[in-house]
Amino acid sequence: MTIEEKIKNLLVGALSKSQSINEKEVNEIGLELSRNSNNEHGDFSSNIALKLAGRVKRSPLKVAEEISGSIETSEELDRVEFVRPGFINFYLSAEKKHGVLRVIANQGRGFGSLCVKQRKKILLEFISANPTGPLHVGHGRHAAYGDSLARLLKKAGHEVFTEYYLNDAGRQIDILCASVLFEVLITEGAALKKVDGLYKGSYIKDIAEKLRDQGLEINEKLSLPKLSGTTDELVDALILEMKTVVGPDLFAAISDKAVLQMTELLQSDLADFGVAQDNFYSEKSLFSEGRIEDACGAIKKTGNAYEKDGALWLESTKHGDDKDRVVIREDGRSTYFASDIAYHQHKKLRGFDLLINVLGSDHHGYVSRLEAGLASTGNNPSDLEVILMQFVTLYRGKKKLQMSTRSGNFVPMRDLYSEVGVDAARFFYVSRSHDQHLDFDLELATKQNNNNPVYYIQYANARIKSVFKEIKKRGYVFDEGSEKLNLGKLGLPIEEDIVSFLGKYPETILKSADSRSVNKIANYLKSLAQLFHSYYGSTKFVSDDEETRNARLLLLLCVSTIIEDGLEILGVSSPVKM
RNA sequence: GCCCCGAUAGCUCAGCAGGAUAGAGCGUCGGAUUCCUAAUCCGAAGGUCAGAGGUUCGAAUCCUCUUCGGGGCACCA
Repeated sequence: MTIEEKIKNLLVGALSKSQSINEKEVNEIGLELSRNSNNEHGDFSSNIALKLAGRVKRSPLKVAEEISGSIETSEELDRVEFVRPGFINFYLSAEKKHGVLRVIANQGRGFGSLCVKQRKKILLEFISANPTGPLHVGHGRHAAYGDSLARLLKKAGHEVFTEYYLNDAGRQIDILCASVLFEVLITEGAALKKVDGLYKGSYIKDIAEKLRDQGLEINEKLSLPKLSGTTDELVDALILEMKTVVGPDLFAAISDKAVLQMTELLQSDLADFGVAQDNFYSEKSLFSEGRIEDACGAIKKTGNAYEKDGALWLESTKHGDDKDRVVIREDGRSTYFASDIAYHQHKKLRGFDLLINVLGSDHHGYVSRLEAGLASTGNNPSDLEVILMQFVTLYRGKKKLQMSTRSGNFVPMRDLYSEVGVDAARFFYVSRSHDQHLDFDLELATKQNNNNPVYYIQYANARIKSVFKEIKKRGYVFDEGSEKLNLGKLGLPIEEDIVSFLGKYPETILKSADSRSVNKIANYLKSLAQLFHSYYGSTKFVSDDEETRNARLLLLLCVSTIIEDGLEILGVSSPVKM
């Protein structure tokens, strides 16, 4: 039984003794017990008297007095108080309160793990950016958040599998291939006018160069026809022309190579950022493995599809969408939506309980469609949870930088973390709530180097490591496992604060995981570091008195354990020396 | 028009399954190093929690409306 449960039981016992309060009312209100972070109001407090006052038509303070008077004494509790306006505060005994330190020392990094009530098998999909350019700073936020969320959910006790959906089929890939081919032709001396709408950027040149190194040559004289129309029409005409000139087979082969190289680029950008998804799921494989047909079959079978104007439509309005959507076009080609239906159907087929998709906030209109797709293949749409990530606006000083993959005018995430460092970048990305816009000022992030909260937290841990080094140097022996440690020596207010704050770690993990709010971990660590630095400034740890020294060392050890564990969730390192 | 986010100190933001005196960093001002790492600490100043209603013993937190800002509404991906 946890101490919370124990106190709740004591409360229930006290309530049952009262004549004026009946059980039914208590059940209606619900019995809450909150843990206090400052010891001003005790370790736990209950608002039950405040809630009951109206119902029993007596003043909250009187009710609190009656209840607290009937609470049985217990060895875990030092005392119980009732206080204006009607709170009942519980003060734990010193031994009970400090006991959490022994628990942390015993469990180590396992402290706070597996706290979730219902363990789920989760497929977490994030980033899934088109392989048509390097990942930019917006994707960086998805990467940092998604990866940390995976770690957090695992810590909380879920089974998590992470995935990147690779759009390696379709028009965007044709454009990628055309862009590369265009570059090859230019290099071979073809006099071609610039075409808007093609991908630019050095990575296109890199791929072109690599293809030439591999022996690609285009000997056919290519004179592109005079093209007119919108940018899109122009690009489509160009793609068609290229397919004709080099032949569809070679075009496809070049496409595959371009995609392969782009994928390697994405993976290395991510790997160096400490992110490695368990799987890259190929959209193309949906076609080769017949999953598109399967999905179409499924939506027909469930009676959610119909034909109109030669196209196959999903009746997604039946499941909350604004309008019905095309799955198979008039010309027989499937839409992107068709791929998504098939992909999500396959996610469920692979046996996952919960599908979490981290999407950009601009995709919010797509959510109801995805749910409709899931429902139409005979799955439960509530198995899908979409997390919408708000945008990153990038600044260099006061100057706002536009981001567009097509124009090539974007800042790659690699540039960002090369500039400010992986630790700082990852921490900065996840320290804001995902549903909040993030202004990322490159100048500030670089300049902030020394003021960045991540260093503040790392420094706290490095200081602790240093204390232990000093202990060793002076020849003291500290045995963390010793049950003989006298924790009663921890009596300073700051020590009490730290101990109770450490005790909140498991519930922080749980709350943070349940609400998918990785930023809560960042905030917790900041507060913990703050408490520690304050402690450090006011207290000497390497004390001559052995009992005091060892008690404090145990406290430091616990702080270090939690900091290291929390930082790892965020994908941030814990240097022992700074 | 419809939909999704947001508005808290000069700036950047925490706090939001309602709770006791609304917090931090930066910036400003003033202090701390014979002592375990000064990437640190201690103190001061700084607030109509966008506005208006509502629910409640109690609202920054929940509900409604208003204002202002960001984003989205394809047989594109």
